[in-house]
Amino acid sequence: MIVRLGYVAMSVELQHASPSQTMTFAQFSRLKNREAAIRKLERIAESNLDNCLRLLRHNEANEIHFFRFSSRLIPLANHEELPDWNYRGALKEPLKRIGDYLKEHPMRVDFHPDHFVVLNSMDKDILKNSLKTLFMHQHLLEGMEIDPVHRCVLHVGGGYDDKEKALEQFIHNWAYVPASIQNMIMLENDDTTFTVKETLYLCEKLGVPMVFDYHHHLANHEDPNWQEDWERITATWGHSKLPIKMHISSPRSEHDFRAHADHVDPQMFLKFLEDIKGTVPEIHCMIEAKQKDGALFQLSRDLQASANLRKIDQSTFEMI
DNA sequence: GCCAGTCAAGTCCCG
DNA sequence: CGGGACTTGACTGGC
Repeated sequence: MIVRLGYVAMSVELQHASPSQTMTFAQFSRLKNREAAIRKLERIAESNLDNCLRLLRHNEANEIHFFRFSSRLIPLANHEELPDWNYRGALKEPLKRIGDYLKEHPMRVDFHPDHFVVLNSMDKDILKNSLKTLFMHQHLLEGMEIDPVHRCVLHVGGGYDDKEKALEQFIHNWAYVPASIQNMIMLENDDTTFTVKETLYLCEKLGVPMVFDYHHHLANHEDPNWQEDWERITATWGHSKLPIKMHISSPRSEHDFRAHADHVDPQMFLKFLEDIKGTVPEIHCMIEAKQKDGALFQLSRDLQASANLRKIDQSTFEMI
């Protein structure tokens, strides 16, 4: 089984390479010259994209072939006061530079729009803004000339005091989501509201791949046993060109269980790999840890050491 | 040059 | 129903 590790958005090793520099709307409004303010936004966005490319080079140099882009690459991209800002045109070149690099150095990349994207809202404006944010993600992928299918991980959304109703509202709203956006989406179980089983219900019904978050499952489940649902989870990837992916992280502490720890507990991860051994030929694991790529490097070292220590046949997994 | 406070968003909790 | 916590990284302002 091939196990590929990835990390999120920024590096603890590569200095001064933030892909998430920003300008708030309050700052933007304070600038008297609107044209100049927009140019400043474009400079920030271009710097974010260039830093993104530096991160991809850093990944390549370190044999990391799985990466989540920041969702804050373009500040105020979908702000309602800036409908006239053609950021796609202005950022065409830096986006293409990323696309060109990825053609030379293939690497799985995707997005995880933040939790303000809520597709099961009953509020039309919230749904509209959510779609606007997803369109921005689609435009970024297109600008990078990346096939946009299965590139955005989302949570199901709000529970609204009635989870069954909230799940049905998701299905209702799904009909208003353009097919191009639908195709981008993967759904993930979350740590407070929608469990693996509930997320699977939607994924199976709507033909959406499910991203299993092991840590969220530990924090939020009706049944702690995830193994019985594993086959259903892998099946949601049956029609995808991409291998199954999941999220992996460790609790910061017993007291602060839902928060991400600096690193990933290698024993937990090793046990997980043993549990799924033989069920899939390849799995991509996104490490969500405070130490970002630092946690990836450490986990990779720990796994190699443990594998030797515990005399696990190296052919059972191979780090790519 | 550091530390505390602020900024964005939507949901959820509390009173 | 209104205000604050939650979350995240970046940025601002005070010293």
